[in-house]
Amino acid sequence: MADVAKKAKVSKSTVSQYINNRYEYMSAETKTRIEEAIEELGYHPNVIARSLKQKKTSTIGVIVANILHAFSTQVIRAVEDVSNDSNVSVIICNADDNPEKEQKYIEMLRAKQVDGLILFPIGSNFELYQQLKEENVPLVFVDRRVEGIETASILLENENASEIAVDHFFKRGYTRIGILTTSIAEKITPRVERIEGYKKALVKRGLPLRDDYIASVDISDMQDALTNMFSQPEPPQALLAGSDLAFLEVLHFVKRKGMQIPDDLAVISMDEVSFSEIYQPRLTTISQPAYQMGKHATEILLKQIKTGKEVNSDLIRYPASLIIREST
Amino acid sequence: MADVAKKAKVSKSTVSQYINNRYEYMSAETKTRIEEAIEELGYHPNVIARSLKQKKTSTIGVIVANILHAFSTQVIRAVEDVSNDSNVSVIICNADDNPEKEQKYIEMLRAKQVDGLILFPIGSNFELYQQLKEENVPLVFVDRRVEGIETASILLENENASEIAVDHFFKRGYTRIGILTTSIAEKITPRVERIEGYKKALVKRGLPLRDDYIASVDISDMQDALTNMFSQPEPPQALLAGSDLAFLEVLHFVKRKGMQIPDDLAVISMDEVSFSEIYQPRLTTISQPAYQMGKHATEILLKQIKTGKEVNSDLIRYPASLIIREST
DNA sequence: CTGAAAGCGCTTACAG
DNA sequence: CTGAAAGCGCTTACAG
Repeated sequence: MADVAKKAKVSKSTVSQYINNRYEYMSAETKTRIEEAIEELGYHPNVIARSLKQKKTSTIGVIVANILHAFSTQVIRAVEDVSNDSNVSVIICNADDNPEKEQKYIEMLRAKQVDGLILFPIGSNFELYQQLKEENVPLVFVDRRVEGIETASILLENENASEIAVDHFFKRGYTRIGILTTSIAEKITPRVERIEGYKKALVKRGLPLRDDYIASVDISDMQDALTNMFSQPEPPQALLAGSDLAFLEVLHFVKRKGMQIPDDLAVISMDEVSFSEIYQPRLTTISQPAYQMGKHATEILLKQIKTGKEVNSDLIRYPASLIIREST
Repeated sequence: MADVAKKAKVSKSTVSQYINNRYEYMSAETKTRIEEAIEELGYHPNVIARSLKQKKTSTIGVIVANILHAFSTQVIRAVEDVSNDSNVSVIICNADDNPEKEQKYIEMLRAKQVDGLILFPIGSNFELYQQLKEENVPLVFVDRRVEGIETASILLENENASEIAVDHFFKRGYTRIGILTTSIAEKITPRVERIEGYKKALVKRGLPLRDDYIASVDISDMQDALTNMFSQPEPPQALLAGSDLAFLEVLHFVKRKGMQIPDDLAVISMDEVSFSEIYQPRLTTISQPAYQMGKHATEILLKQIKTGKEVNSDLIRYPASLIIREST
């Protein structure tokens, strides 16, 4: 910058004005001189230096709980799209369902002075989340919320999503309905709520609640859990998979056992999957507006950053929608 | 930092030494005093300021051509994993197959002073790539290479991958073999090479080369292209899909037409897909060591950054492997 | 073993 | 309309 200033025979201040498009008080002549100097020198401003002075980096961080879920990927795409429209860049981190990783990333991102954070909270770093709020770090939660942390949170209408699925099964005449989710040991919001919604829907329909129709285990234990569930005298006739990953396990199981969908077992996937239209039979799914949710989260965050104050600490829920195909 | 120094009754220099774990010349007492001061003040170092001084950011950028490909996602995961092990963070950008976006991202990343770049080059920004090399920006290409730019490039053995597929089809008795890829108008390396390999393999096997068995079009035109290809009197008996996205289109087409795999059409996907084991029939695929490739790319880049010199400007090729299932 | 001082590359009142 | 100066929060020789 000093070189440009010298070459254009102006001060650094003036070059700075030029860089930042504040031409109001600049003669046309100096403007072109600076322009030329920049061109000749191949000068590119150093935004790091600017960040230091301005105390903002035009960068936000997003930490997803587990990038293997299609939901995460779609949210990430939305975050990137709307961020780029505002010329802010995004650093993406994958906490891998690991609280220590989450903590490390939060600290790293803060050290990098990101302007704000989008988090799929693992849930175990309560003090850390609290500290973030205390220090007024712009923050929005996605997919999960944390009891006791008041911050904008964007979630699916999980209970209703399960209810839609159960209702659909019920309408088709299935009464023995099961559900499979990943482990709820950590009280991960969507899993807990989806099971809750499933239970409520059964009760509402006057169907019995059977513990042996509910499995919440790690992916690696799902084949065993399904084997157990289906070796009962009266196994489920219909099964709701709580996520795309769980659904893949269900399809694996069905394949292994040579079961026919929907005759031997009707299935619904919570989360759209790439192959829902090409599978035989075509797969009924509960679709989440993941892109929308990511977009909304980013808009809230950016507004929060801009205005410097909490925009909305409410819980925002997005509705799920049933896409009826042939697996039910 | 100044506050910490004051509180601990030392100078900023000493605090800085402490932060950077240079305890050699530090009395145990000052050390604990600083420790306490940091604790009480809740101090976190500002890495932006450090970056400015040190002229390195411990951040690398990766720009994928199109994040929708499973290959991109896997490479990204690898880049993140090995970067994190070295405490460098990564900024991910999706060029969306758009040269202007690619250019914008390259400039943004450079303005942010990233220490190095991993690129899936779109190919149209030749001068920009050249400039990167001239200015000694650590750079590695993945998936694609650019004629005339000498930089470490990690690619699949694309020609061989096609040959493996064609050979497998041939061994199974198919002689009318087609290939479907996304558009090669831009001379994207893997697509061009995969078609090239396909052609060579046919010739090697003494099979005729038929233009009407080759389609390279945008995803949105694939259904039409397939309709054309299969409305010939002698349509292909076997089809190689050049990517996961193209493969999904093939399966859609097959489904629409009520064709049976492999009886009406044998298929192989270049790229593993999540549903290859659960589809009926199970799907034969050509698997790419995407994670390995991403890992290797990152290792080269980090070494280049560390040593400050080109580690290896060779073209590195990774072998593909055929996973035989039931679709052929 | 520790501190004073310069400097990284910018921006921003302020003076003129 | 433009420039001199201070300062953002660090690191790094260097002196003592």
